[in-house]
Amino acid sequence: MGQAATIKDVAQRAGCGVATVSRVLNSTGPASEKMREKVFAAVKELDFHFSEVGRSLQSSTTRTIGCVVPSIENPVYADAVQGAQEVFLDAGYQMLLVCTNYNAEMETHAIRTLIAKQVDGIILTVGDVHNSEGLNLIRSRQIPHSLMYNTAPEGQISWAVDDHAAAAKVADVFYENNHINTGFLGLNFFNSDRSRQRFEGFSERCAYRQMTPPALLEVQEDGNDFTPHLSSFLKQHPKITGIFASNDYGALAAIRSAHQLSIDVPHDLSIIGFDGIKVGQMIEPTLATIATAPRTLGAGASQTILSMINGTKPPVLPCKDQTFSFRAGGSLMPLSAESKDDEKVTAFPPSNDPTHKKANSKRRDHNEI
Amino acid sequence: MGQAATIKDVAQRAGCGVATVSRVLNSTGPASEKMREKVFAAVKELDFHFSEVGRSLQSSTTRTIGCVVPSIENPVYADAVQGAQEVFLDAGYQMLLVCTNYNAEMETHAIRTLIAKQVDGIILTVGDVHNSEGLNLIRSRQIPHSLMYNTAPEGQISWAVDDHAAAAKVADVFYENNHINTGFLGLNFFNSDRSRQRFEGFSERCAYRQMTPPALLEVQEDGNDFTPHLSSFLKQHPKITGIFASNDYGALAAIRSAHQLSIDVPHDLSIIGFDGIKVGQMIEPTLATIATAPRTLGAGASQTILSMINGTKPPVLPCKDQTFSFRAGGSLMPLSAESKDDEKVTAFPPSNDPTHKKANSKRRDHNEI
DNA sequence: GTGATAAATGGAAACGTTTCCATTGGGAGG
DNA sequence: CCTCCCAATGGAAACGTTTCCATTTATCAC
Repeated sequence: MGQAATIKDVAQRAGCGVATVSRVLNSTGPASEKMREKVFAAVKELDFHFSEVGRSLQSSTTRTIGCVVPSIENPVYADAVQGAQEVFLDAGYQMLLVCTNYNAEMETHAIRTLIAKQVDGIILTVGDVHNSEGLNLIRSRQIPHSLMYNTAPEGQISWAVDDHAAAAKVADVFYENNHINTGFLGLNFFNSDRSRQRFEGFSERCAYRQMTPPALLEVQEDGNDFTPHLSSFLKQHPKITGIFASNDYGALAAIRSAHQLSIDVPHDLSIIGFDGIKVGQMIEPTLATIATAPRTLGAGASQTILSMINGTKPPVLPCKDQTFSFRAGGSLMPLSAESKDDEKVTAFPPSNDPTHKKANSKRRDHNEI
Repeated sequence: MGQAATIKDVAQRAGCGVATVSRVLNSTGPASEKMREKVFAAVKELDFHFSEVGRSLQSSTTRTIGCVVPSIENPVYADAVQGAQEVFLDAGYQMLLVCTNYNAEMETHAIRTLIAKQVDGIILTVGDVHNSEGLNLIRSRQIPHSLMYNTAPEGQISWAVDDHAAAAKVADVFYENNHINTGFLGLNFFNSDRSRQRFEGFSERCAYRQMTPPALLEVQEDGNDFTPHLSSFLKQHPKITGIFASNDYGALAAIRSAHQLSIDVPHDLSIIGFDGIKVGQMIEPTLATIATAPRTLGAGASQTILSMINGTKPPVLPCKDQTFSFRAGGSLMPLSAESKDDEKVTAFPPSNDPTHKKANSKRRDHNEI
């Protein structure tokens, strides 16, 4: 059995025209019972299945959706992608996945190809939402699409976390826990507008709180071990007691690097992450972080696209301030209040590991590093 | 600008036939310089791009690869998928991703659709390699494909970890560290032949070592908190000092559940995982595990497929015994030797966290749980 | 100038569908 | 028995390409 059977083969075998076969198989238009039986018999004998390519050409619809994200090695995107995928699969769509590795060129090229393949919609996270060639292409062709994780400019739809507000919340938390000298760990800082938004929101609130302006440590995702960077960073800014990492992976890496530098988290250094990935709660100390709902975002973006395709009522975007929440964790420890005692959020390790009862040890001595 | 321009529009605008346009744009066949210029001008003016659908129909090639995995929420698959995706992208292919959630029905349906879409190849991890309807379809149609993570039956290509041998290695490690009473934590036990293989390999080596046969604890992935299960399991098997989790996620979950039950890892209970996900090394204690190379597997499977498509020499599969390695970690602690002192692998936490110097505390008292 | 040869070009078929439209056939009503 | 109508059916166009093949045009040697 060489090539797969086509509708013509079925027609021949059933002794009818291709039009009839099409009608029978798609239940569109009339057909005698006799014919129906013969067609179904032929289909079974030949193990016929429609060619989606032929169908697509004729219907100019592919039942395929494009999905462009920076990387699924980051569980946040992985979860979002999987959430999206499930919704699409339920609706009879499959998903073309492209990971851009935070590379703008790949992003553009991938989107171009997706358009050429005539995907019925695209869900994407771009590097810079204000300067994305691919996004412009999509918009100019009016292809149903939804952003994911990018803060939407006016008039654009995006299922995103309010990075700015969330980052501000982190500043608040640091402030309430008496961390005045902070650092910001920016991963892929120049290739991710999320990272920059978070820095901005954090900085602004720090200023508002009259905290020291946060020191910025930029790191490329690929360089795996950034222990030396952290070391020199802390030497350069010896007063820092809290670090806000632009994502949980960075936070975990920071914790590990701190360990390697004999800096204890949280006793010597508090760390807050962003994203709320699962493992953050599985480790000890648990990771204080901004919790987000990747699956929800992915699924929401998908439903938005489906509604555009079908012309149905689109799902409502969640309120900006409900796109995230601060999750307390053991990686953040309140500093003894030098001046005021405040009664606000106390971020205490929700763990019962006895080793953590011995809190408040001596502070890190920066000259020893 | 309603519909996208077609090659006909270009031909008309350039004042030539479609054949000429095709020849010019694909640099196949002769064309006068004058014509070439006119065609390129028309292309630019109309912003023409080939329709891949039309091309696919004519060439019966789609430059698309199918990828079927259980879930990318598990970083192992996420990494493998991303590794595969990069190779394919470099070669000019895009990837249709389907996550089956360990569901055989979805698996079959997804594969059927992929075939209908005429993907040029498929890379997949199936639930049960000996009983996969989808895999049979692929094989009978002779579609270029490669398994991933499934131990290959005779004559089939698979980029996989030698689960059996790796699990045996874990048994060895337990034995060498004087853990004689062990348990096996099986995730998705009935939907994953990997999980079963690992149990088998582990059990056999335990028997060979004359250790107590491992007790089996099956857990479904979806049930997030399995603390109660672990609790009753340990009550039922009070002598267990070591648990082998069928994947790292399970191992991390077990560590957390242990914490919640006031069982200290590794002092009261040693845990070894499987997969070697990144975060395993970021946490404290670090996770003892079987390290694997997901990206390598994914990339390898992709290259195998590409070589099938292009008829080039396929990459050589790694030796069975080089598909994994045991990675020591703090979650495994040697038990004081009751009888013999052996000089073999000592799995000691490669961390310098001072809290871990106080090793060898009292053992867990099972009656208190 | 003529014929031969090669280069350039366009028409049309083919890929696998769906769907419009025309044709066929049968049954009912006169 | 003749019409009329409707159900059933098939032919063919269309979707956007590539490619075979035939035709036109230009070039060159004689």
